[in-house]
Formats: sequence, structure tokens, C-alpha cells
Amino acid sequence: MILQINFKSGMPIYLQVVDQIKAAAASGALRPGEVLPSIRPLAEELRVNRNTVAKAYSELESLGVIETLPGRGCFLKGNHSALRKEVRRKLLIVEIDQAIVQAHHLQVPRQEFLELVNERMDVLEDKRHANVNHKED
Amino acid sequence: MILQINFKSGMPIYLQVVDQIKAAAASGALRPGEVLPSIRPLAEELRVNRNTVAKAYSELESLGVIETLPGRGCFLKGNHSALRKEVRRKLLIVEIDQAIVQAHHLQVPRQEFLELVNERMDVLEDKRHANVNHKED
Amino acid sequence: MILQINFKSGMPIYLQVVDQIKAAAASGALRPGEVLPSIRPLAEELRVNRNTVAKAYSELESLGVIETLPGRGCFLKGNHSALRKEVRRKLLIVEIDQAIVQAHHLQVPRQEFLELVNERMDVLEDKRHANVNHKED
Amino acid sequence: MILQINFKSGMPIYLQVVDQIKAAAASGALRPGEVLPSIRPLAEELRVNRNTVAKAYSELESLGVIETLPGRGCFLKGNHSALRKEVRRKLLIVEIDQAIVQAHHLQVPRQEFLELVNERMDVLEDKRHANVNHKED
DNA sequence: GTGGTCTAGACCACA
DNA sequence: GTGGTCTAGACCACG
Repeated sequence: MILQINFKSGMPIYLQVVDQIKAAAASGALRPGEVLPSIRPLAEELRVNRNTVAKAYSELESLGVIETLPGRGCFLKGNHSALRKEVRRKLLIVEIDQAIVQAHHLQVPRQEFLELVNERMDVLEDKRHANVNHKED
Repeated sequence: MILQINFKSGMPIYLQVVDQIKAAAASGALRPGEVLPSIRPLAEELRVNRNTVAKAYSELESLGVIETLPGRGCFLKGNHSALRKEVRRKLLIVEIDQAIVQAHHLQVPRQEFLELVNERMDVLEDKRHANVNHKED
Repeated sequence: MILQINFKSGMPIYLQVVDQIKAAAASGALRPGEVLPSIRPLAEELRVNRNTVAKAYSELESLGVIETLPGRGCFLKGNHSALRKEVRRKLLIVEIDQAIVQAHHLQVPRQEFLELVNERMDVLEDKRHANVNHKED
Repeated sequence: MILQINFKSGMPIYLQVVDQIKAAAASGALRPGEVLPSIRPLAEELRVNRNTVAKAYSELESLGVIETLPGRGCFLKGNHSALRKEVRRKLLIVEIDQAIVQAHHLQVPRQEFLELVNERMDVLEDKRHANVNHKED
């Protein structure tokens, strides 16, 4: 687990942690059941206050991404998402629209955009498999 | 101009506006000399306080991206070396990856995700045309 | 809105706030769309730190009970619960079991317990109607 | 003895144990002189650390509710004026109301709620019998 | 005025 | 050691 915090992005630190851990989970860098770095050491490593990391973790818990067992640590949950299809759709649309709007702003044509989406899905999937295989060694 | 604001991202709204306009300028979607939407209508369209849009514009002005001519409006300044394709690609990949991660997280299968992407591109394009027509009335 | 905090119960203050606001919502003392007391004044009234109230409110938001619009305030949402039936069932069973176990400990026989449940449902429903009518005056 | 622990309530586990045993003692479900489950098996049954149960028992001892005879076990002390019916009722109403509020919150209709209550009473009673039979083996 | 973030530091509960 | 709660106080973003 390597997290990169950008202190000047304007994006709250705790949200950066949340996003990166979500990404790590999706990419297979973290696997279900695996323990996350504990709050205090991680806070030191990121040179951030303990409460900030704690807030990120508590956000992740309420999102159903991790489970925290007080006194023992925080663990990645497997197969989350107890949400209605309708709600999932809305959450996903938010992200998709941001990407499409960015593509529009950058003048990337539709076809090229779709190719890039496919490419990234392949890349991220490969990464996931690589992570899984690496861990099974 | 399409701006997409995410009220829940934790990122300040005015910064979202700044980033998106910078992206549009850098890619050539907005051309030097072109007029930007004026503050009041844009604030209404985004359902945001006028002060927020004003702050974004003033930020853009101090960055040298736009020029404000009081009473006449805001105009894009010249000499924006269009970003190299490589850079545009990277900016776009950031957004795309976030959407893919979210999809993986919500357990949305690849095919469904791609369909949703296409659907949203249609929806957003329609919206864009509607805006254009509305302005031509 | 009158909240009663018990500082010695061992139950976290912010959770007491959460529970009482959930109860106020269910009882109709708060109605959808209505604004909640703002964080700072409420914290003063309860003689509690601002952050503690903020934590309660943020918990309520992630539970889907309230909606918070930064700079404007916190508002009660109407008709929450985007959860799967299965999940709702589990959440409810936790509460029901606690009541049944308490009844067992207090040696309240089954029939008497069921009568009490019915009685309370009537009482709470009446309260809800009274609140609604009172507000419509 | 049935103890129901809620790991997510924010209320310390040892206090939950204390409260429930006090309730059982106060109502006469546990009688003076009766032996309490010993620490190790109870900790296993509740899936809790032995220290936690030990702490609850020591708390109960310092409250004068139980008496620990090292090597022999923990026993309920005498003279627990059984609570008046009125008081028992109030203690129970607290729990029942929480369940009803939760049901309202989750939009579970009255009939469905009552069916669930009945179902859980059956389930918990079965579990109780299973425990008893298990001990008689 | 609103809510949000972050820090620093104290204390508690649990393993 | 772990995570959780709470306080006090500073600063920011937004309306």
C-alpha cells in the first residue's frame, strides 16, 4: 500500500485516502479480508493527523468497503454493495459524466474516447490479475 | 460550454469550474478571444451562488487564462499552447479510471458499463444541443 | 427539537444525537424538508463540542436520514432507505432481538410483550399524527 | 441466560453485559444464589475476549450484584428487590420503541413488523432450548 | 451566517 | 498494540 497525498489539490486529504483505497481494492492491490495499514502508522507515514486517517477509514466503513474491528484493525470487505440497482446506476453516472465532460473539454472525439475507455478497462483488469497472481505466489 | 459540478466531491465548486475551463481552454475547445458565459446565467444553470462563479472567474483571471472587461464580459486570453495529445490523454485517463473503479466497486459488469457510457454520451450530447438551440431562440 | 444527552450512559454522545433525531423523524416531530438546528447553536445548547454534533450530522447524512447543503444547513430527507429488503430485514432484526431479549430478562411473558408492542405502535403513530396536525395549524 | 451483544452500537460490550445481567437479576429471571455462566465459556459464546467478560463480572461485583468465589464461580447475591412492574415496563418500552422507530425508518409496514417480531421470538426461543439441551448432554 | 477540514492532544475500551 | 470519542481552536469555502 503506497498512498500519495497531494496537499495542494484542494481535495480533502481524507477523500484522497478514500479514493486511493477504493482504487487499490478495485485493482486487486488489496484483497478481501486483508488488513489495512493501521491508523497511527499510516498517519505518520502520510504526515497527517491521526484523526484524518480515522475519518477516511470511517467513511470507507460506512461505504461498506472495509470492516473495522476495534482493537484489532481494519479489513477489506469482499463483494460489497447492498444497494439497489437504481442507486448504483446513479452513483456510477456521476463518475461517467465527469469523464465524458472532461473528454468534451479536451476535444477528444467520441470514438477515441470509447477506445480509451476500453483500453483502460483492459489495463486495470490486467493489473488486477497481476496483483492476484503475485499474491498467490 | 458544458460544466459538470459535483456537489458532493469535497472539491470546492469554484475549483471545479476553474479546472474545467482550464481544460477546455488548453484543448482548444474554447478559442482565444471567445466570450465566456456571463456570471449570472452560468450561476443559475449550475444552481450555484453567483459569488462562487465570480470567484472562479477571478481565479481564472489571476491565472491569466481569461480577461474580464467590465460591462462587456469575460474573454479567453490568447496563446494557450494547446496541450500535447499525450498530456490530454493523461488528464482524461484520470477521470476514466475513476469511473471504472466505481463500476468495479458497484459490481457493474463490463458490458453494462459500456452501455451506460454510450447512453450518457447520447444524453449529454442532446443536452448540449438543447442548450445551443435554446440560445438561438 | 429538544434533545436530551446523558453524559454518563457510556453511549457515545454523537450516537445519542443520531438516535434521537431518527426518533424525531419517525415520530413526525421533524418533517421532510424541515431544517435541523444548526451545528454551532445545537452544540452550545447541549454543552458539547461543535465537532461532536457535526459527527452526528455526518452520520445521519451517510445513513440517508438528512441532507446537508454546506453553507445553508441540514435538512430532513423524506422517504429514505435505498437498501435491499434483505439488508433492511437484518437491520431491523438487531433492534427487535434486543427488545425480545430485554423482555426475557425482565420476565415479561410473550403475550404481554406482544400487547406492549402493539400499544407502543399505536402510541407512536398517534404522536406522529398529532405532530403532523399540530404543524399544519 | 441469553445475552445479546451489539458490536456496532458504540456502547461498550462489557456494559451491555452488565446491563443485561442487572436486568435479569432485577426481574427475578436470575435468582439469588444462582450460578452465572463462567467466564471462559461465556466469552466464547459471545465471541468476545475473556477480559471483556471478566471486566463485566468485576463491575457487577463492585456494584454488589454478584459475588465471585474464586475457583467456584460467580453467584448472584441476594436481596434484589424485584423491580416493580411499572419500572420493568419502562425499561422494556425503551427497547421496543427503538425497534419501532427503526421499522418506521426502514419503511417496514406494521403487519410485516409484527410478523418479524413473532418470527424472532420463535427463533430465539429455539436457540434457548438448544442451549439448555446442549448443557444437559 | 452555514458546514467542512485539519490539527494536537487527552482519555477510553478492547485484544 | 488497536480503533473510538471528545475537546479546543484554527482556517477555509460557500451563501
